Amino acid sequence: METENKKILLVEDDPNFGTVLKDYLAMNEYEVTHAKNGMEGFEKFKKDDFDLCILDVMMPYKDGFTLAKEIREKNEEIPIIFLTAKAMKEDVLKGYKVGADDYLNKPFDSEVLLMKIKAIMQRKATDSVADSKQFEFEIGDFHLNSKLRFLTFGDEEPQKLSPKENELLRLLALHENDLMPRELALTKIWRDDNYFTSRSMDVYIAKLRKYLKKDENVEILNIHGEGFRLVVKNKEEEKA
Amino acid sequence: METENKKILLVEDDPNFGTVLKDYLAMNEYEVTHAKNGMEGFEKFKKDDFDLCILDVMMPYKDGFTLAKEIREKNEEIPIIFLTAKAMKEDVLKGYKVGADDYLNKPFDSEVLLMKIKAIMQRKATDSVADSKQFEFEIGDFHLNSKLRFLTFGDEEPQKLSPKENELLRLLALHENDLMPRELALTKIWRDDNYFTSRSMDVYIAKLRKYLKKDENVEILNIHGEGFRLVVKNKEEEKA
DNA sequence: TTTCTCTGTTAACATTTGGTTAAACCGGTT
DNA sequence: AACCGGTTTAACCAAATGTTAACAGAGAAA
Repeated sequence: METENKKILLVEDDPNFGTVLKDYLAMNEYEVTHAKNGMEGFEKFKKDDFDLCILDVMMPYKDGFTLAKEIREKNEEIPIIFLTAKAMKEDVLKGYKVGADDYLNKPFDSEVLLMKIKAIMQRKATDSVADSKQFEFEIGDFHLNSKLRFLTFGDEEPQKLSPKENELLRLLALHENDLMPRELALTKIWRDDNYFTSRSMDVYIAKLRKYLKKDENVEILNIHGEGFRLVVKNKEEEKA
Repeated sequence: METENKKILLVEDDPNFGTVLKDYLAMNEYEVTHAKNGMEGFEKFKKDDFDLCILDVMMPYKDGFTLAKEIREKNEEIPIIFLTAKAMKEDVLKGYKVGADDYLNKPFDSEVLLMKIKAIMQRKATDSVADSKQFEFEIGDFHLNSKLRFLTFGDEEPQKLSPKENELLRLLALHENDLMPRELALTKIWRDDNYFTSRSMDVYIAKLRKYLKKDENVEILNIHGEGFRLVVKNKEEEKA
């Protein structure tokens, strides 16, 4: 799970070239989404979280530059590489103005593209503060640090959590006192919803219950056929 | 504050081309230092603080790649653009491995170069704001001088660190008590993230642990599948 | 009830990742 | 050529994590 593969949005109208390029990138551990034109490209861009965009310049409906501008409005960080058949200087300049990270003339060597991608990703790896996810939770007397995968009870030694334990507890915490649907955890954590993953999840629920029973006010309830619920009772709301 | 013009180190052996390029850049508000070969380039690099390097690849005495490597040892951040007459794929790849930011084939359009320079400067401007050069750290009873690559424990003789040891410890220190993702170290220090670099990194973690065990309050913990954590326990926060 | 499905738990197992040591490698010197 | 510091690769073991099986128990429905 370390370093989930980087996601690339490839927008290229030539179906042959596009497919070949997609396959090549896929072979190199990138997860590629291929859109056939600018419109489709923008739709897909909005629907997912990409690490890099590769845009053909000349495309029907919406050219690469226009698309790039729209993408930049949504995300001013994401690296963009332009592909173009003609080596027109104006285009290159225009590309850089729109905030291109690099520029390649077709035909180009695929290895070169690969290196460029690597170089760019590396550059971005530095700053990218990443998504402002929520990583810390108070659960009764517990404190969950989801980034370090620690569950701390009072002032005791932190309990280490495995990635799955951690993700699962985090999901439950995000839905504290509410239903956390089975299916949600399965698709988000196990990325698959079937008999076995479901059983596996139950195993993890058991593990979490074991950790959580230190605080009697915290428990994970099952909602038959639906999912689970992380309940936190407040001891006595307040006493005068 | 930032009123001074950006400084560029231009290393190019062709006197005509070099001079023309220098003048052109100068006209565009850059302060250019022109060196005629790799040796001279490195000397000038050491003597001044540049914002960007433009290196010809083919040069007498010391070619652009070798020079780039030396420059990278001194400064892993500074943007480097290579110029080359021949468009050999191997060269391009080599360039990116050495940490090139961009690559231009001669003859090229000077405006394009200008845009590339702008684009790169912009990247760097937004990029490493947080990554402000910090070279000294207190780690428990240790003092790390990352510039001199010394690790000093109390008043003992300083322990010399190799470049990799040093970089790795520095990265850990920058993230003290927090997660330092594997991937970060691999891309920043090893410039590649694969099985072997990863194993290599583990070897270095082992070396660092050996150095650090002089202070029992300092340790490097692993977060399985994520990375490492440099933990510094404070002996007794306070005693009444 | 009976029966079926869903859940809880434990333990065995398989797989992946990390720790450590030693040997190989490499570019630069002696 | 032998050496040297630094780094990488190999090899082996240990620890961490995840999956599956097996079975007991609960819940729902007939």
